[in-house]
Amino acid sequence: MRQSRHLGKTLREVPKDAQTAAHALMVRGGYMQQLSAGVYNYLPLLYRTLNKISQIVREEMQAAGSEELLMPALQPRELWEESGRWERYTAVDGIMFSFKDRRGSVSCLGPTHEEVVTDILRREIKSYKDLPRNVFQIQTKFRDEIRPRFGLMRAREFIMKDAYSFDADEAGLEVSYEAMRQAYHKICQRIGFKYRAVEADSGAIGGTGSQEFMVLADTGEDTIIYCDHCDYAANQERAASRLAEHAQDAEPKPMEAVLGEGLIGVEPLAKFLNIPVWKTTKTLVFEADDRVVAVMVRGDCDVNEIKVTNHLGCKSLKLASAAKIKELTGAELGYAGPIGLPPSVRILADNYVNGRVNFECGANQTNYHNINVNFGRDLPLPEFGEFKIAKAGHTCPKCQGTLQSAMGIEVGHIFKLGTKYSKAMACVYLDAGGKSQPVVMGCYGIGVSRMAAAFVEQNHDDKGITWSPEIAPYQVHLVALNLEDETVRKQSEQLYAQLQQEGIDVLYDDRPLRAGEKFSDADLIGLPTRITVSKRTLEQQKVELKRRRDTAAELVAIAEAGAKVKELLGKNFR
RNA sequence: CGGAGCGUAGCUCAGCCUGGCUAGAGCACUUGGUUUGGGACCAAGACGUCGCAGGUUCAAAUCCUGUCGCUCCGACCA
Repeated sequence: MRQSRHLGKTLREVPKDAQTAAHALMVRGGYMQQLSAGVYNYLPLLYRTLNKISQIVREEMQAAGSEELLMPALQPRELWEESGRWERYTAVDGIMFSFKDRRGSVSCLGPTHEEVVTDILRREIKSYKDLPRNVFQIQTKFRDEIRPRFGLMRAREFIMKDAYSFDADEAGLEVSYEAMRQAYHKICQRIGFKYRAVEADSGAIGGTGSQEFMVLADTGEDTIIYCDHCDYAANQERAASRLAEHAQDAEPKPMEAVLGEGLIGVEPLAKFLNIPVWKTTKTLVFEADDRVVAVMVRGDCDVNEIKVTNHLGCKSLKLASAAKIKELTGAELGYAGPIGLPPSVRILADNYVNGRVNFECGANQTNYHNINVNFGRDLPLPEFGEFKIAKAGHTCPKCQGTLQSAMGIEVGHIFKLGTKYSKAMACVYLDAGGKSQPVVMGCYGIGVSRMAAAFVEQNHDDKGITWSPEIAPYQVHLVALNLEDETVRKQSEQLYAQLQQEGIDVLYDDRPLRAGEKFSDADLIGLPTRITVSKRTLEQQKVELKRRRDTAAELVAIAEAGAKVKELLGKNFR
């Protein structure tokens, strides 16, 4: 492509609404423009990259036995009611766009396609002989994000690849899931991500097991917990951990309520009471759907709301308001405890709350804290479970290693759905014994547009983007200087044609600008290699070849330029 | 959902508090000239319903009300 005809000018100024490096660079480089909050125009450069990512995804999905199709973005309400997700997606979480058409029927713009694909397959599948099936699509999805941010990272309209597998039984699902998992690793590797696959919570989609593919970046919105010793890695939402055990008092002491005025927070409280922080207890009061739940964790821990939500099986979970807490406990915020709560309040406690002798907890009376509390004597045993947030420094749940944390961008997510949708929507088949069985499903998503943003986040320097050849919009930036010189122009044009003939994607900067501007634009756009043609290089019958990620350049003969480029792109580029 | 901020040229912003005459700067753009391997210089020029609507006033970019749009912060404290 000739840059003189290229749509997508570079900007010198950083757009004011760009919060991350990737967002700023993609806007400055002429890759995208914002149309409205969380909605973007994908300009030619970005569209090329999106297509390259899509193509890699497509190839690996097909190699893994998945078949491509395309489903509608516009979906009828009825299907979502059938699966039971309509209310949650529209009213409870409100993340789905929905509207009434002129005939009065209600439609939505799909954030995902489990319902539609299940509907397709239930018409298709009659017998175990019709299984397994695996289909995917690359399509625009919609999410009514309350707060879109970071450009393509959290947009309201975005491009996604989603695949769905259909098997006769769990064993079949395992095979399908594993094939997809391998395909996802290949995709991440081909694109050139520094990433990590982690155990994940399956959230609103539902199901029994899932993994996320996380691109490591400080601007990521997810926290990853991983072991420094074994291969354990999980999203913090899901991660388990073990805590160091402490020596306990030999004898229980009498419980007493201690006046500790204005002591909010466990650190000052522990100091005031002269006890270690691990002896304190945080009791958080939540409203779970229409019930009230108190959750206890050790003072040096925090509550993992996802774990609590999953344990309760509730639709929504939120911290109770100060007023509600006062009504329930009789105390101001900060003094809630498990003793003396109304019987309607269900009490959960993290496993590590147990096993302590003479611990502290709130007294349900403003400014008072109970000390020397002991289960069994002062209160009945609550419902125990894993309810704390795993953090760096905790012990690995699988080995003796220490957990670490890192920030990540979720670019892929694979789920074992099981029979949640097939049962709800009667997607069934007859097995060999003539018995009706629900199909066992899996679903597998990749954020294509988010991958582009994540890649830039992970691959840039102070001058611009540093694409890998796999997904760069073009492979070579052919920069012609001194275009007023007839020889330079002629040679550049020839080289442009020659490179294209050799099958290389070329962006040809044929604009009559000064060298500085052209080099700066080239660095900003960030194509993996740059060829400079100028009077100076042509004096030696050569052109200059440089990799974007290197500082050094070399002079190569014009005829060999294409071969040299291929050589550079081909090996150890990263 | 709660809190905050912004909206003036294509972009980044000044002007607003303390109302006043043709509304400004830098970058980008057009023309001419000089320059020409890391965002040059000189000269001349084009570009605005000051988000929108209403109000106050002799007078509104500026004050008030409403509205739309965009952005940020918080969603974690017992």
